[in-house]
Amino acid sequence: MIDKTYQPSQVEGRIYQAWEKAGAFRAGRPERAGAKPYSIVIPPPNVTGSLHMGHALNSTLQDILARFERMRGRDVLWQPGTDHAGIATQMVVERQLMERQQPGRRKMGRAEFLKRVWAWKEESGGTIINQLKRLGASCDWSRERFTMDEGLSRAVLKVFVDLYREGLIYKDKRLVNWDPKLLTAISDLEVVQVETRGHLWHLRYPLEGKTFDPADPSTFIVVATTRPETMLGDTAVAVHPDDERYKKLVGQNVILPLVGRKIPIIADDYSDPEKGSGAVKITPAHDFNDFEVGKRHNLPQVNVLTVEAKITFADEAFAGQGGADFAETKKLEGTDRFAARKQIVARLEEKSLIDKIEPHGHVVPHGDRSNVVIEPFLTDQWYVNARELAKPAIAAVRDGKTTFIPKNWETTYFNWMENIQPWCISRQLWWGHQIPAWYGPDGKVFVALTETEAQAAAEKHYGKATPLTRDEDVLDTWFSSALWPFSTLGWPDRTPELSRFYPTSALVTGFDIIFFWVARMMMMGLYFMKEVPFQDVYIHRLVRDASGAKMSKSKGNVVDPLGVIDQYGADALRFTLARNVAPGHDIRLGPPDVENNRNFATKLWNAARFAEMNEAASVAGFDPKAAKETLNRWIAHETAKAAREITEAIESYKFSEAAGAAYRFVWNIYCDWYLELAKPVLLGADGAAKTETRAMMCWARDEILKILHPFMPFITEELWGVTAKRDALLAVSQWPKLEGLADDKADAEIGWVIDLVTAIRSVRAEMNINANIPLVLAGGSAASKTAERWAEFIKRLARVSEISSATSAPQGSVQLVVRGEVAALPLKGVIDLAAERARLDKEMAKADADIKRVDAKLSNEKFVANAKEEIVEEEKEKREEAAARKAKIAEALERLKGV
RNA sequence: GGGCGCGUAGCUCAGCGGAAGAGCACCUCCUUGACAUGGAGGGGGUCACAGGUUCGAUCCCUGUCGCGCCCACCA
Repeated sequence: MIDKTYQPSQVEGRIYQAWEKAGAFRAGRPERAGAKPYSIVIPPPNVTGSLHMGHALNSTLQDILARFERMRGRDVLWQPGTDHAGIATQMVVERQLMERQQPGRRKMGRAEFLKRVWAWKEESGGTIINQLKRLGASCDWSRERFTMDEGLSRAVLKVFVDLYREGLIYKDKRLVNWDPKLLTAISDLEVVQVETRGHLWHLRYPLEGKTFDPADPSTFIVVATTRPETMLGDTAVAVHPDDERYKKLVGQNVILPLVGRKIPIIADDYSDPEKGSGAVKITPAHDFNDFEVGKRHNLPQVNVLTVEAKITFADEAFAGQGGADFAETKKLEGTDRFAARKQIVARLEEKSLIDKIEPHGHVVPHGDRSNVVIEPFLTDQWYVNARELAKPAIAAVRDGKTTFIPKNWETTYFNWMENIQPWCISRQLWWGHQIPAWYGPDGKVFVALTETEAQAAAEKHYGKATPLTRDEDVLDTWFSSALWPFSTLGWPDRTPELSRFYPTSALVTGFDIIFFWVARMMMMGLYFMKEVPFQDVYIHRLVRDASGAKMSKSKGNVVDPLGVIDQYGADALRFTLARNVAPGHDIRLGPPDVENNRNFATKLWNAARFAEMNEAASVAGFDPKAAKETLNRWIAHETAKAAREITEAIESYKFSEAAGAAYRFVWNIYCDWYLELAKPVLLGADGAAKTETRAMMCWARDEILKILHPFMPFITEELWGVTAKRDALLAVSQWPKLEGLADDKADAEIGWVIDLVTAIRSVRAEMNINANIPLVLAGGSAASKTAERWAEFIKRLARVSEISSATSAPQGSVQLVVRGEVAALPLKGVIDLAAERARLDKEMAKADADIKRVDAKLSNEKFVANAKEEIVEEEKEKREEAAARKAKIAEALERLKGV
């Protein structure tokens, strides 16, 4: 017995357990040994995170693909796992320590802190996995991996060591994006540019050998800056070589105010005469462009900031610096950069060294995690030669070995890859993969898989056993994620899984991590596996709230997928996401959408109940091709059509088309027409027809459960189980392969019935007729024969009292033209003749318009000459149809006159 | 500055060379024995604007106006 209502919360858990118990999601099931493999790796969520709508969308789409291909018989691996998320996780644990007023990480030390992080990972690591299960994700959980588990860590070390040995990883001292709050370097991608309204300070730098006079511009040069505090580290002033204003100053020196250092005026193309004053201060240690200028001109790099972005004078450039001015300046030691900015500006102002201050809008780099202003900072870091690794990654996409869907993301990919910069991979954090590099007493570096190997190398190098210290830094989280498609399959070991499931079939991910993740997987996959990591990359966008706003904790508009699942069921959420996903667009998610799809689930449930109440049950071995009843042949035809449509849509990643087609088929074809038309049969006396209809009803229902299963796995599995004794779970049953069911005759006949019923209903509603009314088929004997066959159906669905035929429509009746036949409703006295005439006039006008439009085309010689033959043929048919229709309407109007 | 995309029914969006579509909302009717989380019917759009290509343009091209997003840029 099917329950009266479907209650997702009471079903979903049980169903998921059944899948797991049956091992339905396991890759490499023996019976599929000969099957083609299909694999997807999940974008690993943060291990200590929880499921948000983005995950829900991402996972739903992957699950649709995984379940679809599984049902199509492929050996499916949906590889799950989680990411250690270096900075994010470390920040969470540090915040916890603070909240609990426990000692900070530095105080407790690395080992103890890491113990805490692992404890937190153990505690919360299962959350998101369970949440993915609640969504219905059919991952092979037996293969779950974690980026810091033993195997993956081994892969990370090997990749680092191999790339180092090939010269593709190297250590370099250059400017990095330094986060003064998190006290670590970060990569370019982790920097966000924030529009800021600031100021442009124009500073006067006195020329050497002249007495500074604020009233005499020949005694100084003006430089403009947005960061006055960096002036302490200036080592030159640059002007454009062609700038006539400054040409004669090149080669002279200025005396750096507040410091007293003598610095040269140099000529460099970098200086833009249009910007600021045309002369620019050069601070190689604190600006990326200046760093390059400094290298070209061999300028010293004077650092004036500590790692915490406080002023420091530790740089040797300040060592010999004397003078009262500098003595005063030295008091800034330890002052925060922004406080120092104010003080420096005030002092310059006192000395008339500020030329002017302009308001200035510009973008300022911020750390994406810390949200503080990033400082370009001169440090030793590890880099990956991304330019080199990008080459094959670019070629692979160009050659179509990997395809993006939608295709235009490839442009974005190329743009970035072709301008890729060295990837800074070292982080001054503790949570992550510690870099396998050891240093000798003289700073000599030994990179090796293990400390023992490093020791051995050191001994060889120094000629004796030498103590080494390990590099303290860890690797960027994305370094390990970049290996995900092969590290999860057991690499560097040559596992059977690796050869079977790599390259993976599809990757489904958000556009926001194309650079962070997709590009880097391409680089690493191609380098280490010599093959692309995935064939297709399906890129989706954001899930927004109902009003189109980005969901964010601070705005408080975050819709929790678990809450939606609790309220409406996982299927409703999944179906909503699938129906609304459109390539190139964000999704708006509002409660009405989810409700609508919950209603759809209810509809499906009740359709199944209907069959059960009519004693219909699946018939083993039932062959839809053998059906005799037109109605049944029709629904078989429609089912095959829908299945084909849905199959093709999923194959081409058109999720919303697939879901939409399923929705329309189930609701508007199967429920609205087939079940309604079946009612008279089920209540009738024809035993054979009844038997066949019952069987067909359940056959079609079973096909429906299959085609809906990738989208709505829970309710379909539940109905599958509850409607019949089955050999296997729906999740591992066979996807419909329906051939030989097309039936144009049945299609035409049922189409006529549907049109007739619809036309009658329309008239009834328009004319407000509640009572059952008679129907007269006029003219065509074919029509009356068809009507005779379908009399009961028409009577029931259109609420017709009796059906008769006549040579022409009775006087004063409403006359409908249905596919060229006239159907009359003798309603003399009931209807308003004027209204009926008006209705017919309107129809007539439409027919005339149709004819006119087609005639315009057909009488156009160029159209007939240029248009495709079948188009011209179509137009001619339209012409005929419209003309015939017009004639019938004209007759109808004529008959009306006689009343 | 470079790139990508979007402007179609009140709202959210499909369609993207041959007669304008869906869901929601709205209006009317219906407690008919699967379902009121339902059924039936209906109103509503010069497909942003201006040119062009074409026998034919919502769909292709160019421009304009709006609106997003990504990358680069701390003078």
